Formats: sequence, C-alpha cells, structure tokens
Amino acid sequence: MKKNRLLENADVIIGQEELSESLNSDKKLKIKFGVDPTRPDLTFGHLVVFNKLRQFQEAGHEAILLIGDYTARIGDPSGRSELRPELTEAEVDENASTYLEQAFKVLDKNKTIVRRNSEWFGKMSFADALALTRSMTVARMLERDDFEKRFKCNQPISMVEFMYPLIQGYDSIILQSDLELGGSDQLFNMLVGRNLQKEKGAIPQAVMTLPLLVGLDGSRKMSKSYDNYIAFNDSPKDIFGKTMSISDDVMWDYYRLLLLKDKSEVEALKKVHPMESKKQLALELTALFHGLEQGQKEAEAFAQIFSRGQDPDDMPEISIASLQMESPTLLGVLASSKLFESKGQIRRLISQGAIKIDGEKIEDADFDFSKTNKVDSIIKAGKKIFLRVTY
RNA sequence: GGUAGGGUAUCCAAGUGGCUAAAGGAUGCGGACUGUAAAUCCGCCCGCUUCGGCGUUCGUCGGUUCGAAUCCGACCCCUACCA
Repeated sequence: MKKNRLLENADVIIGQEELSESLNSDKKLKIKFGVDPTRPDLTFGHLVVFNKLRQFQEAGHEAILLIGDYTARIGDPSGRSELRPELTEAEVDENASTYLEQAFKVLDKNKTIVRRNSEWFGKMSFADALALTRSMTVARMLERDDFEKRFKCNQPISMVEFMYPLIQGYDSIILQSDLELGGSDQLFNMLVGRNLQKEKGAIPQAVMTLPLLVGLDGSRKMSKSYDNYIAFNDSPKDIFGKTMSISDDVMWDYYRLLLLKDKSEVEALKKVHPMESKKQLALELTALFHGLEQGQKEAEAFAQIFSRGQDPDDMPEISIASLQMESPTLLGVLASSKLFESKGQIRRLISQGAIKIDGEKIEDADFDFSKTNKVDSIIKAGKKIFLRVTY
C-alpha cells in the first residue's frame, strides 16, 4: 500500500504534520478504531472506516479494533436524542462476537489486535471515573455541534452522554493510540481523546475522520436506524440488489469509499452509462464479500430478472396440495407463503395490480388455483417477489 | 421542591365529547414512465373480514357519558425554567 493513499478519502485530519512525519519514518503506528456492538450488523457505513484501517494494516501498522462492549450499554449520543434500549451483557457479547466475524471479512484477522473496553472500565472505580470528568468542562462539552444544537433547542442532554467522549478518550490513553479513525460524527469525541492524552503527558493521537456514507435513500447517512443500509452480512442478492437501487449521484462515493477507486478510475466510470457503472459497482461489492463468482452470478440473475424480465432460477416454492385447502385461492395461497406481512397487504397488492400469475395480471383475490389445469405456476408480486406454485 | 409544557400509528405532527382508525408531512409499498436510478404523476399505508362489517389503538388504571384520543381522578414517564 502506497503511503500517499493512506490519507486519501479523509474528511478531516487533525495533527496531520506529525502524522505525515511518522508515516515517513519507519515507525509502526497504533491505529485505533472503535465500534459499539449495539446492534448485530455492521453496515457499509462502517466499511468506509474498516477500509481505512485495513490500508494502514497493509502498510505495516498496528490495527487495533476496539470493541466498546462497556460503552455499548451507554449509547453514543451522536445524532438524535433517541432512547436506546438497554442491552444486557449477553446481548452485547453476542453482538461483539458477530462484529468480529464480520470485521474479519475486511481486516486481516492475524494482524488485528482486538481489545474490549470492559477490560479497563469493568474495574475502574467511581473515584477514578470522577477524576476523569475533571478534565472536561461543560462549556467545552457544549462546543460539540450536536450538544450545542440540542441545548439551544431545549432538547434533553443526559449526563451519561457527557461521559461518552471521556470514555472514548480514555480508551485512547489505555491503547496509546497514535491515530484514531472514525466517522465524521466522531470528530469531537476523538479530539477529546487527543486532549486527554496531552493532559496525561502522552503523545496526543492524530485524528482522521472519514466521510459518512450516504444511505440507500440517497439523502441521509447510512444507518441501521434509518433502515437504509447494506450490511456486511447481507446475502449476495441483497448486496447486489440494494446497490442497484441507489441513486446515480451517490454511486461515485460508493466507488471511492467502499472500493477505494482513485479519481482517474472514477472519472473513467463516469463516462460509461450510469447503469453499467452501477452494475459494475454492485458486482464488485458483492464480490468483495462473497467472491467474484457469486458476484457474477448475481449480475446474471439481475439481468435475467430485471433487464430481460424473466423469472429467476431460484425462488421459494409452495405446494398447493400440501396446504390442504378446500379452495386454494390466490389470497389464501399467498398468505400461506409467509412472504407477506398480512392478508391486508396481499389484498392491497392484488387490488393494485401487482400480482401476476404466469405473466397474467390477476386482480381477483379469490382466484381459485384448483380450477386451472396447470402443473405449476409462477406468481410474481411487485417487482421482486417470486413464488413457484405446484399443484 | 416550585412553575410551565408534554406523552397520538414506523418517525415527525394535528386533533380538545359524536361526522375520528384518527388531518398533514416523512419513510415505506404498489402502479405509470425508466435503467429495480433520480425526478414526476396516480394509488395504498392498524389487524381480521363472507366486503355488510368486526376487533384493537391515542402513556397506565379507573370514572363520567347513549358515546371519550378528547371531560374527571389517581398513577407512571419526559422536558424546560426557577430554587
């Protein structure tokens, strides 16, 4: 990995001069990236930072993946003031282990140092915690964008949220990190770490923020709470399909941040028909997690279903005989398939002309399968849902 | 502790006795147009239904009433401001 690419894609770099110097020396740097195992999935939003961590790793630096198992139960205040469900220790552990499994799809497992902040916070005394709070003032805390905004708007800010940056900063002290990576919304927290280190007489870490990836809706940041994300654990089909549904405008960010394409590569892609570029993107992203072969398979399946309007090779199947219904109606059969939320939803789809049986639009919920003389049929609901029916 | 405001569907938010399964946004879903893009237009968006209805919802419990998200009481929770 070339050194100049290590700083690529960064949003903000604090302490850049020292960082550049260190990078030019042969010094092995400790690069910290922390994630809170609050939910079971890592998203492509995380991938942006994981990629950066991997780049450093490949350049011979020491990647430290910090699992915020202790902090996960506090909840990062970044963003809105939403109540987070309190997680039990078991849930956090569970999430932590799936996180690692997912993270190693990107990072080199053998070269990654994994730490958990319960290691030190689990045995920290209250007095020590209080001592930590001494290093911070309310005024400085209120400099943080989202705190300031909430304060001005009379929105609640809880004390525990004030603790969060300190906790994260303390992690940096323990880990003796030289550089901390994070999303743009983490800038403040990471700067606190820098300050705490200074105060303790340690060399302050450099801070690098990476842009927040725009989600599938094309406007808000990719986040689990907006349900606009692609997850590390998504099926090849989902990674491909979700990627194809993003808007053209954000595609280049995906290329740059997720696939680490450089400017000239992106420029070249912009000259191609956007749909072709997007297919390429979807293919590469799918391949990243599931291998090239699987990616090509999805590309082909996609072309088959959406470009040529044909039926997919694989789809769920339901046998009418096994349902043992007196009169197997369209509604009844679809309801039995478990592919829909409720019968109401199915009725809606039917009345809105979204259901086709063997290519023929059916708008009668009572359509009776026993009155046809076919051996099997394919039901298509909307654009994406297919169901093979055997009699 | 005092004062004021508040808790409505996935989210934001109107509604202050019947016409309210509850305005309006947003998200989402379906259809048209396309490139499963964006933009735009149209429709849907608590559950069940023999499509006549039925059942459950407006912080919780109880009450008033023919009838309550709307009134009363108690309780729980949230927020700000002043101590």
